[in-house]
Amino acid sequence: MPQAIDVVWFKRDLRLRDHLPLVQVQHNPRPVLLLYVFEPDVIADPHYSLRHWRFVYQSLQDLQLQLQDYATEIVIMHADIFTALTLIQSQFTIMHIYSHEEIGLDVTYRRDKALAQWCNNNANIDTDIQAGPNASIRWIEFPYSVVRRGLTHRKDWGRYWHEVIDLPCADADLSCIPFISRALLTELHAQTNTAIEQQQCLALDPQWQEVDKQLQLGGEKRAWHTYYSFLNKRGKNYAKHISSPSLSRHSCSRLSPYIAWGNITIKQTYQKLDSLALTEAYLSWRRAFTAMASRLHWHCHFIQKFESECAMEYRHLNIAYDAYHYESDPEVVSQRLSAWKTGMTGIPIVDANMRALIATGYINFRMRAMLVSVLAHHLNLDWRLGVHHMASLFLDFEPGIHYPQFQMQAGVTGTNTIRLYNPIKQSQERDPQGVFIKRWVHELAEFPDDMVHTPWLVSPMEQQLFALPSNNYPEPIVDIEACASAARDRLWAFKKRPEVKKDARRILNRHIVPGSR
DNA sequence: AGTGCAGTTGACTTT
DNA sequence: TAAAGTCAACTGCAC
Repeated sequence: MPQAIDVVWFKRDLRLRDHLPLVQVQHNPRPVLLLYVFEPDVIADPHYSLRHWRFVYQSLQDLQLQLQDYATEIVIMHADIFTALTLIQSQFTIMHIYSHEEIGLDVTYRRDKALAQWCNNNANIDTDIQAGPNASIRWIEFPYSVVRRGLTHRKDWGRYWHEVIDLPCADADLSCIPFISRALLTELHAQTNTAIEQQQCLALDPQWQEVDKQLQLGGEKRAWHTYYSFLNKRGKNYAKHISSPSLSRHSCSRLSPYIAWGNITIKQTYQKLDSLALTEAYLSWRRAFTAMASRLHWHCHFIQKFESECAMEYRHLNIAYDAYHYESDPEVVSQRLSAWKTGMTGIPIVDANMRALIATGYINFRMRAMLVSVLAHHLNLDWRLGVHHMASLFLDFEPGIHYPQFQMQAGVTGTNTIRLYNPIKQSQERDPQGVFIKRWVHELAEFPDDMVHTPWLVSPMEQQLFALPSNNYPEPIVDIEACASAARDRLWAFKKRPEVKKDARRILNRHIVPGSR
């Protein structure tokens, strides 16, 4: 008779501390199998790219290393979840599956619904006295951070946040978990060999050896290392450098990919900040700490918004914007979109940021907002044409932050003010010496500092005088000022429509925390 | 020393 | 986590 086991299913919670499912299986009556599944449907989703799965792979390596101390390891499969569970069922009898709720994309939401159904249909014939002869697999999910499933309003949400964030972290004593031993997993491994091989390919692909050098590496250990380097040194000028495209790379926490993939939690980072805030050593860090804490707070606010309104993956949060008129000439759309995606718009700060994002998976918040602003406003393209591109580039892609932010910056919520960034002004203010532009737009590397913001204004005389190299850097694909002006008129006029205001009232009632604005 | 004036700063409004 | 415009108060300076 197959041995009865329970499964802890890892998804975007790739850590061993502050992990509710792991606390659940302390002193578990049955052996515990740890599982991660690379799911083809999720991998194929246009929001994701190889860099994400590389990060996951690295995170899993970190967990395997830690689990050596407990003589077990995570079972890693490359299959849809049903195939994976069926394979496990061929050797064991699964009684419970424990996991975190995933505030995710449609692709994982559909998977979750199908899995719930599957669990109900897969009655365990083999007896477990307590569960009874017809027990189905029970799938038990634990809440993600401070986010609440099925919330329809935000009354008391602010208080709830503070209550939950101050609760002790869910740190299991791993030595109290009856992990399945490696020996028992051998047979299972034999059957999943092909999966492992596919894993290896992912890991060893030579193109990624090169790319990895510019991307942050995944793993719980890396997460804490990154946080400590922020707290020990890098974060001193957090508030001051946060908007600079170059300095933010050093002075910001850089925890975002670790938080997104669950190597570290908001609660862990917030509590650490809290415990240090009043200590002698950090007296001069008050501004940095306040700014950081406020961002950790906003994190859950946005994810909660997405949880309560997940249709925003496909449509405007404010339904009235379905009638908004974007550029519709297919030639123009395709030309503009391709220039934006590849960092060839001819606007240096825009191209520098897109190229940096492609190469490193990271740019700071303000520059992300600016890229969306240029896409949606100056280029007048439907935000949905760019939303997958940026998701696939952000190493820290988090659905619950990406969509609310993207729509807000695209100005289609009707509740926020219209943020129409002037890329030239941003360039001059945030990258005054052109350090960032020269780093990423090599065509302008030899230009005098003050000319890199608007290279098209350099006259032939100056070009000759300064012996500037002739190069292939494009002229701006649009007239920036004229497009901004047109966008301003278009956006403000549309926002005044009664149907926009009507849906804006609905959105405010549903998503705004009383007293937060 | 007080006045006129160009230029700056900051609060506030509009888009 | 916007930008531009408006306006009043202020500043520095020449006369």
